[in-house]
Amino acid sequence: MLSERRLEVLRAIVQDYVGTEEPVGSKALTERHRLGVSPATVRNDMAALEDEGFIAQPHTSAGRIPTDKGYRLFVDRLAGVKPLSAPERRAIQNFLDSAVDLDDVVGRTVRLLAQLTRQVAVVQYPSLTRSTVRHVELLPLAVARVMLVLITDTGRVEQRMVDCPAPISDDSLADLRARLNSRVVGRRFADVPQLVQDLPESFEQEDRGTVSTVLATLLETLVEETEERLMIGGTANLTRFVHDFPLTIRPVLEALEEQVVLLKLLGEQDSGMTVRIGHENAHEGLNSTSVVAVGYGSGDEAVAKLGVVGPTRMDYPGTMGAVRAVARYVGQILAES
Amino acid sequence: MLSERRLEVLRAIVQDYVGTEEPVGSKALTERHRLGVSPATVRNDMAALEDEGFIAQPHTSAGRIPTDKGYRLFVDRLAGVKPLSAPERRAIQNFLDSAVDLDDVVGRTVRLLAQLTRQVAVVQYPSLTRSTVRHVELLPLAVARVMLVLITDTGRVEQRMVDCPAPISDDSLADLRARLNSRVVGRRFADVPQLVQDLPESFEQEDRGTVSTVLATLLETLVEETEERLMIGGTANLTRFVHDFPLTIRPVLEALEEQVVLLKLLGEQDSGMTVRIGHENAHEGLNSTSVVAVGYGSGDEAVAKLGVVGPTRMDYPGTMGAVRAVARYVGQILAES
DNA sequence: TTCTGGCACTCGTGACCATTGAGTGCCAGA
DNA sequence: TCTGGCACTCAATGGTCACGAGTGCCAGAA
Repeated sequence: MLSERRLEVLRAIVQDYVGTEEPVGSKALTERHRLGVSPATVRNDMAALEDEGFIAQPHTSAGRIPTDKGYRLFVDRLAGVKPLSAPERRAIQNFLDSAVDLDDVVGRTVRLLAQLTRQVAVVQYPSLTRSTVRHVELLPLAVARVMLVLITDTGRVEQRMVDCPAPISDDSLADLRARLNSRVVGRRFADVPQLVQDLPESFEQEDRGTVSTVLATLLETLVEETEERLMIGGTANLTRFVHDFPLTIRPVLEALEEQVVLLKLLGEQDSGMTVRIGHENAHEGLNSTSVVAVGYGSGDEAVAKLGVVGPTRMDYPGTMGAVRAVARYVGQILAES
Repeated sequence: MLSERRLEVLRAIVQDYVGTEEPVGSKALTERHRLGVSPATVRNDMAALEDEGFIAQPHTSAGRIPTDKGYRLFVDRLAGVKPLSAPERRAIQNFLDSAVDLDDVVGRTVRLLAQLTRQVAVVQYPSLTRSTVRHVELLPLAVARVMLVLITDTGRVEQRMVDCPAPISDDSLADLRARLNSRVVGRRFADVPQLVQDLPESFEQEDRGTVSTVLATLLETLVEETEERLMIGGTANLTRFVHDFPLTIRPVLEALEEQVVLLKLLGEQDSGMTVRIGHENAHEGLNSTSVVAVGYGSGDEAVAKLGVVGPTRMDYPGTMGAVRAVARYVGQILAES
């Protein structure tokens, strides 16, 4: 088992390494921290920590750096979440409060997170799975062409073209719209299919095909749009580490461009704050990065995730604090609108 | 004046440098190209080209590399636009044809351009300035709250909340919607203001305030949404040059994150194909990059721009060919839908 | 049992230096 | 006007060497 002091040594190593970006040796450690023991003792502790796999040497006769396992221990047992300062909190609130629509909220959140953590920020759009329908609109565009517009309670709007199998009168369409809305408005996406199931039957024979087509498109839209979109920002921050590993920046950028990868990355985690360190990330390109993510939402339920991607050598307490605070404020904003 | 052969030498230098990424010397030039003269002659020509400012040496006793001015001459007088191969063209068409909506078209275009040119791709969303209104929808959300939905002929949908000064009946709202649509559908954005100017007067006194508010919001949306959005992709390609100038990648990434900068970048150029080389770009961060952009649109008129950002040392003929081809196909897709 | 000081050892880093070779400018002659 | 020759420059390469931060180990003190 690791003694209290050895944990203290690990904490000191992580802190120093995060600060200086250089392997840290026993002597430097005793100078910068009040461990109350000599370098030689620290060396023994370091050897033990290395045996356990918490730290490693890049090469003989260099200082130690934390391993993924070391960071994991640090995050789990040694580090707290550093709360933001009052001015920072005020700044966040002000900045987010001036957002005008959903796109703007997400855009501002991304910029905010990137700036606050000086890392790459990823914000998922509020998910539609738990959303409800606010309104469905049907617009006749041409003789057998209808535009379907779906508006959700999170303020999102989705539209689809529908090519009808037969022409439909404006009256019938208005009728369909009215009945459709009376059934689905305020309902959750998941409930919509059975709610509209018997709708075609109540229409004239000639219109049934069209009604079915429209409904099919609606259901399709509900399903498709459940796969969430996201926004990323702050990629320029990656260049801060380019001198460390100019080689690893490429796969990271590539991974960040693959929305699928990012969605999986965020989706894997439960809605509480989670930290994935280095190789804990399934995607190979992100093996030298850590991901700090947390769910956010307008009510009790988390509707989406947001987080940051940075080097494993990051300021975990600060990053976690920023991520948590931003998630909280975004939730508030969404609840208000 | 520059003799024919000297231009030939410049062309050879540009081509070799783009290929090898290394300064090119007189001997290597005569070996790789059939110039029909000796290295010594080429050296004289190079000295002349250097005097004119078309090429430069990174340091004494190294080969020459083209300057911005040299690339400019190359693009203007020496290089054609390299057409894509038939398979490439087919691939483009197939890929773009499977797009399902506007977002998808733009997204696919970005990926396509990035992959084709192996550079950073920027695609502006079709502009609304020349767009026409396809439909305006008004949805009662609460007693004095209306959602305004604007649908354009380019397939874009914009929505806005309107807080009304006074409650309005559903009937009046339907009436407004009908009259509004009968006036503006099919009209250009720019024409809308005068078309709706006298609408409030035709309503009951109690509803006029609300009608005015709704109209004001509509006009606002038309104006606001004229400022275009854009999508970028292929930033991972920047890392291909990281060994050349690890220092310059940062400002480029930063510039790419500033939508305003990019919009200005594309906007500055006329709708034909334009190439901005190095310092010709107004934005400082892009001084070591070149931008190849072209307008695209569904009809005769260009409705937006697309292009790529890459190092000044890029394959101009190939890039220009790819950009032009993609713009053409995107235009077709937009015209169809 | 645990900590400490001392000591020999490792090895990356940076300075210094010589060598190499690609590339240049210039000039005399074809 | 072009060509071959020649001397010169200088970045890059690679080897040697001293330095020093850092380590592991061990004997002795607490």
